[in-house]
Amino acid sequence: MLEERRRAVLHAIVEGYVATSEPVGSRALATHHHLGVSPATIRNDMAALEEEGLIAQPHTSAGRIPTDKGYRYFVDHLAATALPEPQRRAITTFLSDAVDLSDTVERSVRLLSQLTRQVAVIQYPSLREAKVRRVEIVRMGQERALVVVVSADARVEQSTILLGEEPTDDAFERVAREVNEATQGLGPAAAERRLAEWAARPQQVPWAGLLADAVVGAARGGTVERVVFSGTQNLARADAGLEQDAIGSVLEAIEEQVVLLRLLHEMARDATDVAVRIGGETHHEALSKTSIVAAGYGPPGGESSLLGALGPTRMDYPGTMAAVRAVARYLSRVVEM
Amino acid sequence: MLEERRRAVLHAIVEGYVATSEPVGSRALATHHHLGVSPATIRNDMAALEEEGLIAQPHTSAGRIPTDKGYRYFVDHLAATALPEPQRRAITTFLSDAVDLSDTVERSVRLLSQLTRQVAVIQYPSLREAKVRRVEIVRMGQERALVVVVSADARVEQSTILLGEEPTDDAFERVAREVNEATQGLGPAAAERRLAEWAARPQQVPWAGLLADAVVGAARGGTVERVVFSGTQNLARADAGLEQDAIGSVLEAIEEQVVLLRLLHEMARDATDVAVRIGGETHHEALSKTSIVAAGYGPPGGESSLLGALGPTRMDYPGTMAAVRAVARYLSRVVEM
DNA sequence: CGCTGGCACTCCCCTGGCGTGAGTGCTAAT
DNA sequence: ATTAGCACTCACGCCAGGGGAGTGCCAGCG
Repeated sequence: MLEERRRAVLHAIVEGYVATSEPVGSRALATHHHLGVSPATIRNDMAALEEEGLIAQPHTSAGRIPTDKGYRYFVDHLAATALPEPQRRAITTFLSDAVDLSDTVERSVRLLSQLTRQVAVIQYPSLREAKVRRVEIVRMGQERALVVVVSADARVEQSTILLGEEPTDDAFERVAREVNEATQGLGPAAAERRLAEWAARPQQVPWAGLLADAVVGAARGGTVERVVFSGTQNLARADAGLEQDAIGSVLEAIEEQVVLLRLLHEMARDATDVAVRIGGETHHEALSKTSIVAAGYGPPGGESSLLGALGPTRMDYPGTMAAVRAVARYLSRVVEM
Repeated sequence: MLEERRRAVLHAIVEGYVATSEPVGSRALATHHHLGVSPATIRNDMAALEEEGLIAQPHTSAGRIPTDKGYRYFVDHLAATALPEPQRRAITTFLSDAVDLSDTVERSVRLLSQLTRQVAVIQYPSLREAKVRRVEIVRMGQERALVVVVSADARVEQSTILLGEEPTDDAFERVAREVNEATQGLGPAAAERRLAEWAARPQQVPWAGLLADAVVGAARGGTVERVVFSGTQNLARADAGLEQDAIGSVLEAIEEQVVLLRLLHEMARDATDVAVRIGGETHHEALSKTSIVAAGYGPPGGESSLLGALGPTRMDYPGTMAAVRAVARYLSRVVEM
């Protein structure tokens, strides 16, 4: 009973602070959130909550604001809210006429940033194994070649290899023909075996190994972890409440995709459904004033790509989580073609 | 003589303001920039410059700052400065070990943002006509097909077409074979003729036209105008002197790539060498507090891709222009392989 | 025992007044 | 044409004071 009300108080403080971005006081809570108790009672609860480190006051005579820990408690005790119907519909209508993968991702990231009014980030679907359909090898400059692998599931992977010699046109063409013959229709494992044999032939070109790696790598799903962003301007919105230098370091962290990607991976690993990192939980100085809501997406059971929203700790968690979840679900359905 | 000194005064005001971000007064100019005249004289010149709208004072008892028009005059009367040797060397060393086009562009944009300490933007090289090397057509879902065109100059273009029917596998394969036979080794113009004939054959599949367009379009150079950014965090640097909401609208304008691209194109069109737009000259509300320094790059004579730096009007124009020019030159040399 | 009303206290924030200093425009002298 | 001098303006920093929001605590009440 008592625990119950304290939780309600915390809940109300979070919601109030998120809505107004001002510390919320006991009177405001009592009148507005009809908890049925007087300000004095709430003050007692507040003292207890502060004791536990869930809320804090910026200065002695101000209301309370949630701490990172407070947000954490709030988020953990949140019943999953559904995305409002109109927004739900927006997702399908807006995304359904995407023409291809990159268009889908592009639209999704834009949509997600609009729904959440935060920075949205989506990692391109990490690619599954697929059979090799065709390998093109194109000469580039003196000692380089472009390897293009088209896979049976309609992906195109390209990579560049350094030849280390200047092969004759004939040799070049022979290699291209042989590689195609050796791999056509094979999955990565089989292709790897065949190419290993092929590369080991006597008087083989010295770059056969590199070429084999490139082809097998492409069949395995490529290595690039491309990430796209949208909505960075939301960081600078006045009601985001971020200092100017905080904005700068967040932008920097975002451009440094590696950091963010690792973080997203971590989050997706130890969470089902939607994962949330709040403020200091990101373990990055630059992101200590921001929270991240992330989810994996991909074919059911094999969610291996990531998407998320990033914004100030003072964000609308239920709403953001609902939006992230909804977009992740939609993408999961759509991406498996 | 008089004109001469006034110009020097303007020059000094611009440099002073850019360096300190504070309005610069007559005394500071007299002592620091050894113009050999007294503050009073400088005040007279300042009054004249203000009369002409080249400088302004933020309030009655403050020093002067350049107006957009003042910066414009400054830039127009600038001898092209060379990039300092160390930075010059940085370009070659840093960019020379890029492995392929996208790596080169990626490195370039990052480097440019570091050299200028501004937001750097590079448009992917706009692609030249090339011969068709190979066309792959891959089925995707029921009524879609992925068309991949590998061109002789080592590009890979992909696009998706809507079939509007469900062709049999046989028909599909026949089409793929025929298209390859019809276009192999041909440039866009020839390929277009051959494909037109081919598409007009009796009992041709209904999507032959679309397919032909896709192939010819790819040979023509593709349609995508991809743009990459780096250094957005520079907008939020304290010494950039941009208001928070200005940062927001600039970020928005950047994400809205269309606007920026059109602007860059305009700039490149009516300028040789490096082009500069200052503040209001961008004709965009969101960019009214920022300047853009841009240059075209590409094979000599056919500079058709763009790169540039974007920052607050109070920027180091000579330095930025030198960096943009240098990177553009480097890319022009490198990209034509 | 938990809740409530009352009350004193703290401290932010706004306002207004004041002195200071930087920088100017003007005028008269060189 | 340039310069020295001088009066003037005005942002800025500082300080004090009042108002107000919000708190913590205490005593009383159901």
